Amino acid sequence: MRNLLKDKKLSETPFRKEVLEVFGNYSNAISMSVIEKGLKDYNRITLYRTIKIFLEKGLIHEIALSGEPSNYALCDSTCSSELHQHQHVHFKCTLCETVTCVEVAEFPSLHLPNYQIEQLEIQASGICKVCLKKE
Amino acid sequence: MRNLLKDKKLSETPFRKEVLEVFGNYSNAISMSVIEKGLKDYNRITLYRTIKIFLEKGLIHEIALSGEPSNYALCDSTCSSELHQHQHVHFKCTLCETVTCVEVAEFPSLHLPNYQIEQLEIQASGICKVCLKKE
DNA sequence: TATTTTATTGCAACATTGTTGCATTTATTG
DNA sequence: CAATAAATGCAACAATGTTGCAATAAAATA
Ligand SMILES: [Mn+2]
Ligand SMILES: [Mn+2]
Ligand SMILES: [Zn+2]
Ligand SMILES: [Zn+2]
Repeated sequence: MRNLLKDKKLSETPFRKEVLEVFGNYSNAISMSVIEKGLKDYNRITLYRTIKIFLEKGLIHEIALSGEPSNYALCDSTCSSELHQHQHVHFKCTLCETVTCVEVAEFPSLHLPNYQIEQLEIQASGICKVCLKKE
Repeated sequence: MRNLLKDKKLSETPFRKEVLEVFGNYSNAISMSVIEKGLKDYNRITLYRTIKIFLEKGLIHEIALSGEPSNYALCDSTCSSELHQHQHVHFKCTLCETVTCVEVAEFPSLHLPNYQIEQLEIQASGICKVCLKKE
């Protein structure tokens, strides 16, 4: 297993490791409140600063949602301070409410006349594979 | 010109009209702070409630952005309390920072194995047509 | 149009979320 | 292990969002 903190040149502190563990406990993206519940004990300010620096250094990425708090998920190794490059779709299930990063065979492309597109972000919603099976 | 308030069965108040006027003054999506600057005088709480009910009734839609406040834009007439249905792309310019709703000839489609997609939301970023011309 | 009914507004008070300066503690470097 | 650099926790604050309730304004009714 990769050492995310060392890779991104961040000091290894017990708290940062614990936050990363929380992310590791989920296969989906998680909100701030889920992170908080997953921590034994925490200082609110330190947590904010931790999330902020994880975002900046490309350890995690933010998934902004309309009408509700953002979710966060681990990036893959290609992300850095310079560029978050994701070729995956963010899927929000309308039943179980989970947000998942879904890898996709061929990422859609788009051409807009008169616009120069540098990045595409796709958010899909509907029913996730877990909920589909339950039906 | 359509009467948005009556159409969506909302009381016509001077304040709501003024907020709609602010939206009308822009061809792009705007943030809460831009709305506030566009109003002569306003009560913070009333403004929140106004935005909230405009969202609920489908007069406006929210564009959630990572790391910065949401933007809002007028919906087209097809939107209602039940369903916001947009076949457009949200474009954020990395130069002028504006967020625009861009109509697109053919909206991309996506298939995810094991997922049932009900809605797609696409956010593109890059250089907008205004900034491209200036270069 | 006058009256009744219903909805909106503004105030006060509060809750949540996010930020900053600074001293203390901890991790990293050599 | 000592020196240095970085992270943490506290206090204080700022910004954002919410709720109950009385006053006011809009809509519906007669
Ligand atoms: Mn993702
Ligand atoms: Mn739009
Ligand atoms: Zn689900
Ligand atoms: Zn631009």
